[in-house]
Parts: sequence; structure tokens; C-alpha cells
Amino acid sequence: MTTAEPAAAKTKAKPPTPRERARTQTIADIIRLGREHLAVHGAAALSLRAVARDLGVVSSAVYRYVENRDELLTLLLIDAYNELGDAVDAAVDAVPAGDFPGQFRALSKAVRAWAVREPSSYALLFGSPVPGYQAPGERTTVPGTRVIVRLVGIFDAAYRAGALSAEVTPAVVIPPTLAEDLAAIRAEMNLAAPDASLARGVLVWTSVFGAISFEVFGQYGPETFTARDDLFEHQLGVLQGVAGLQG
Amino acid sequence: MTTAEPAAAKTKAKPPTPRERARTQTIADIIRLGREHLAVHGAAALSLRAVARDLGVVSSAVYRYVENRDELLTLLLIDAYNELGDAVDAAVDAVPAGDFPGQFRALSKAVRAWAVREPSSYALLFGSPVPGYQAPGERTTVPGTRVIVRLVGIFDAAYRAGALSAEVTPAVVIPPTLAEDLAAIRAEMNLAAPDASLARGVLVWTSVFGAISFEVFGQYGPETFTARDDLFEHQLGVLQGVAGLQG
DNA sequence: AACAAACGAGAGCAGTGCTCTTGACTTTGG
DNA sequence: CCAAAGTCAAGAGCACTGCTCTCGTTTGTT
Repeated sequence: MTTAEPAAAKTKAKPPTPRERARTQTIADIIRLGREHLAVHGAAALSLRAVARDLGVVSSAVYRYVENRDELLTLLLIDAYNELGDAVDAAVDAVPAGDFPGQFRALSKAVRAWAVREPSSYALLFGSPVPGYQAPGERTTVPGTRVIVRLVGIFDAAYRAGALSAEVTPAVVIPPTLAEDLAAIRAEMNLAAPDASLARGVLVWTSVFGAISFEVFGQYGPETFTARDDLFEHQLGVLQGVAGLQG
Repeated sequence: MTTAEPAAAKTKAKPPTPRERARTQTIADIIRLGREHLAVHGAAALSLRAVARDLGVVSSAVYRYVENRDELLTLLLIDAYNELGDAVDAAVDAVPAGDFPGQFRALSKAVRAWAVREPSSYALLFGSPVPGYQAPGERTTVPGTRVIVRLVGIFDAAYRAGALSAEVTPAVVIPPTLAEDLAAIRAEMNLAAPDASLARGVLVWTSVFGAISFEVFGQYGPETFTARDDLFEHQLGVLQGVAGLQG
């Protein structure tokens, strides 16, 4: 499993053969059809046989391209993570560099918009774990952390720019054990913000997704909130204050 | 659906026949086994045939007692809602009547403790909707709203007792459409708290469940937070401040 | 041209939800 | 007290699922 493949320079430089191109295309088709089934029927009902039927091929043939159902789920997972990450990046990049509250709101609204647009994909990423399925961390961690990395980046940039209130109200003590966890995060992500701000950031992170999950998963009753855009906007306003983002 | 059943006094007063008692017991066994399967394999993998095997009976026999798989899911849903509601009620009742912050924290911690103890049930109630399954509102609404009703009760009692900060910081405007939704809630639940407090309460509600869902669904990485009790305590402290609960 | 890899089709196994029929049992009414 | 009515478990069967294996065929390379 080492990466030492000295002969690869010659063998891998070749242009793709028609067969290879067809294979790549078929896998892309399988992912596309899988996404459609996911959107319509949900993750638990994702059926390789149904995908095969839509692909116009017998069920066993798809196993030439996808190892098993979990493998397809992983592909869809990565695909969805990246689509969400792209949407978030685009939304945040459209905000001026120094407008940290605007970036936070743009990120949150992008997540919500994507979640409402693709509820089944959102459920796959942030809902109940699929029983018996364990996402392979080495393939999903990087795309799966794009949003939180981006959010932390906004908070930390705001802190470095002096746009993050150091004094949070009310002051809540942070026990040493939690401080250790936060210190590890600070070291790994190369952050500057103090414990209190980081902890606030975590709460804001979970709160944003909590609000979106409630909406997407129908935890509000069907008629409790009709002005859901306004509700989310209001929640963002409060959370912005919780985070200490001055705007 | 009215409660007026004047003839019931005679016909329903009969003691249960042995057959009826056996039937009730069998249904209880099915629910118990279903809960075990739910806890081990998750909702999507809940199998009537497997329950039948554990019951020592052929699969078709279960259909004498439970209409179909969705019906069993509904029974488990109600069962779980009530178990959670009982746990929350017991935790809140153990706190002195005037200690509203303590009641809020007790409620939140009870929800989290139950969620960690019964992750599959929690996922069934608050995770991704099961595809193709629609909970029958007339049977699940009452048990399903016990926690939020209790939480709102705490907030409103605190407001009436003058223990809820009327001035929330930072002040965030509430658009008219959202105010309408909040007015409807206030009317239906007979509340006194003003719009800003209600809106804060909704945010706190979703944030508590967001934090719990992140933990139970494994959205934090496997090693990001080791001091999860402390993290949750901290989040409750901040949310208590967001809600305006003075303690 | 010869060969090996890749491929699609088909059969088959074990599992699922669910329906229907059959025969046995229990309860109840005449 | 006995037969009719109601209830029950069992089994066969249908359509679906994931997945494996084999068998020819196609494709690309040597």
C-alpha cells in the first residue's frame, strides 16, 4: 500500500483509453442516478437494483463499477459534502473580506438553502446515521469538514482583525478538561482565538445546524412557523451576537 | 373524535377475557422486542420477521397484532416519546419550583442523557425522517410535544415570575411575519412572554437539540471532544444567558 | 492473430414486507 | 351441551432487496 511506484511515470501518463473513458462516464452516471434516487426515496431506500434498471443494465453489472451499496453511499456522501462545500465557499467568497458577520450569515444561509433544496442529501450527511454503515474517514473527513473549517476560519479571521468581542456575556467558566479539547483544536487548526470564543463558536456551529435540522426534518409542526426565512434570519442575528461578531 | 360515548359504560365495563389479556400481552412483547431491535440495528433495519423470530412465531402471525411495519414504527415512536417525556418530567419536577434556570438545565440534561442512552430511539424521533413513513399526527402530536411544551412552560413561568430578562442583548428586530407566528403560538399555548423572549426560546430549543444531535449522531469527530459533559454544560450556560434566564 | 482483461447477462441464494389460504383453537349463543 | 362464530398460527407465495458466481462476448494489448 505504499505510494512507491517508480514505473508509474510511464504507465500512468497515457491518455485514457475509450474503455477507461466509458468506465468513468458509467460511474458518473451511477452517481447521478443514485443522487436522483436518494432525493426521491431517501438513503435507506437507495437500491442498487433500481439504479441498474435506470441505467438500462442488469443488476449484477453495476458491481463492476461500485463495490457494494455502502460504496455507492460513500460516493454520494462525498459528492454531497463537496456540493455543500462549493455552495458555502461561493456564498462566503461573495462577501467582502472584512465583513465577518456577513460571511457568517452567508455561510449559514448557504447551508440552509442547500439543505432545503436537497433534504435527502442533508439527511444523509447530518441526520441519523445509516444503520450498519460506517463512513470511511480517510475519504470523507476532508470534504466533510469543509463547512466547519470555513466557519472557524471566519471566526478566527475576525478575532485576528479585532472584530470578535473578547468579552462574551454572560461569562461562563470553561473547565480545564474542555480547555484541553479547545487547546488541541487551536493547535491543530492553527487558531488564535481564546477558549471562550472557540467554545462560543462550537455552540453557534451546532445551533445553526440544529435550526436547519429542525426545519428540514419537520420538527417544527407543519403549521407552527410559516415565516421560516424570517425565523432563520432572526436566529442568525442572535447567534451572531452569541459568537461575538460585531456588525 | 369526541369523548362523548354514553353507551361505553355498559359495553366497555366488562373485564378483559383471557384472550384479550393474551392479545395485550403479545402486543406489549412485540413493542419490547421491537425496541430491542431498534436499539441494536436502527430504525431503517427494523424487521417484522426478525421480531417474529424472537417472539417464537412465524412472520405472518405478527400481522394479527400489528397492521404493518409502519404501525410498529408508530408504536415505537409513541413509546419513545413518552419515555423521553417521563424522563424530562421527572428531572424537572426534582428541581425547586422557582429555580427556572435549574429547571431548564435539568430538562436539557435529561434529554441529552436519554439520547445518549437510547441513540436509535433518539434518531427515530429527531433524526432523518424514515423514507416513506409519515407519522400519524393525531397519535403522535401529543406525546411528541411534551418536551417543548414543558420547556415553554418553564420559560413562561419564569417570565410571569419576573425571572426572564425582558431586555435581550443584542436587540434583534422581529419582522411582522415572524411576529404573527409567535402571536399564534402565544395564543394557542396561552403564554404571556413577549415576542423577543419567545423567539429566543425557539432558538434555545433548537440549539439544545442541535448540540445533542451533533453528539449522538457523531458529527463531532471521534476525537475532537473528549469532555463532552463539560462541553454540554458550557453550552447550557451560554444558552441560559441567551434565553434571558436569570440565575 | 492470440491472449488477457474487462464487461453484461443470467441464475441463484438469503433476506425483506406483505397477502392469502388452511386448519386448529377458543369463545359464545341457542 | 354443542354448534356457530370468531380468533389464531402456520405455511405458501409474490415481489423486492443485496450480493455472488459463472458464462460467453467485447475490447485493448501484445
